[in-house]
Amino acid sequence: MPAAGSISEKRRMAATSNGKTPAAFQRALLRWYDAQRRDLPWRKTRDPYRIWLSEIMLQQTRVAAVLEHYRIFLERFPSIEALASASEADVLAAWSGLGYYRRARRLRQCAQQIVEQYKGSFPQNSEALLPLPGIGRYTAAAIASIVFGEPVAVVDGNVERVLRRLIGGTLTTRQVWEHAQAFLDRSRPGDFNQAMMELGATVCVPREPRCLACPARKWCVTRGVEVRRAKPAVHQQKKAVWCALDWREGNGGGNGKVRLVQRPRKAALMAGMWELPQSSAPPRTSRTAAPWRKFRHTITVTSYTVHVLRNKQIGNLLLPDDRFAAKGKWIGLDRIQQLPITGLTRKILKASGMI
DNA sequence: AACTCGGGGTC
DNA sequence: GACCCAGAGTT
Repeated sequence: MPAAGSISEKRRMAATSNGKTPAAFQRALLRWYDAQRRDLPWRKTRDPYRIWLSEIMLQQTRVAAVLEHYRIFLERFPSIEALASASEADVLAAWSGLGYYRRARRLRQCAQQIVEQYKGSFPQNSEALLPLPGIGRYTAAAIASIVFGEPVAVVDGNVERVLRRLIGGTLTTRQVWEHAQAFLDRSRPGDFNQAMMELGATVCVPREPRCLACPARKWCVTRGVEVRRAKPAVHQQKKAVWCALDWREGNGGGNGKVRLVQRPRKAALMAGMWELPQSSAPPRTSRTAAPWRKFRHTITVTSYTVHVLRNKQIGNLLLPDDRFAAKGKWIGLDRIQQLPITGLTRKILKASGMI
């Protein structure tokens, strides 16, 4: 029997409280959230379309990266019908720069399904949302709680960290979800869920959590020490790539052109998206001439060194990779915003001042 | 529960 | 380079 005040005793009190919901904790958290929450565009609406879009964009993506895309995307596709009837290329173009492009394809598929099967109105509970493309356990619960007030808890990276610190000990993923549901304030589930995520994003941050500013410190067992399981080490690969930045001046009006190639529509990665002609081996010219610029580009576990060659460095040489040769299309710079381009292409075109 | 997917940051 | 981010889908 552990002594009163010991870790395990506190944990039992804080986490289970004899099966009762910890009302004082809920009050403290919601009071903090009401006063401190960030002013984000998707917190000004309960339109399921807008909430859904924000949740998909925010998957594995930081708030700061989403804000601008969210605004532009809604201008371009103001309703679920507009999104459902758009081409995949148009949707990918609006998504360009956010990464994980599969999300954008599933987003469009999901819109089409909701328009066709549900006459354009979202299913109103998490269970019915779950089968839709791109909607998993987290997103189904987020939409259902925020839009429809369903008392179902979410667990994202933030909530998981908050709960592991709050409760201490080692928890399985399943136990984390169970605790999240037990803590949930059933009268304000959407706000409570967002409050937990907000706490993780702004106070209970991964490194150096701001425990003195935390509304949950009274109930927290570890006081900021995260208990986590070791993740399997993924060894990063290094690769080199050569890109052709082949461009022509416009006739005074600034409407220049750049040569782009489209990735195969059935490619495993970034299918159908446009990019600069590239090769995995250096063309002959680059052995004598330095590239115009070098970039580093990391895609999850592969770190690329990107050598960018310009016009005269490219020439008509026989090059090791087909995609590098004089293929592709000349794309007007004013059209690029409407084209699904890869993140690396966007990065290079930006650095060159073309977009 | 453990992988795969394969973008973009920050520290 | 390590680590993280309002995960989803598959095995």
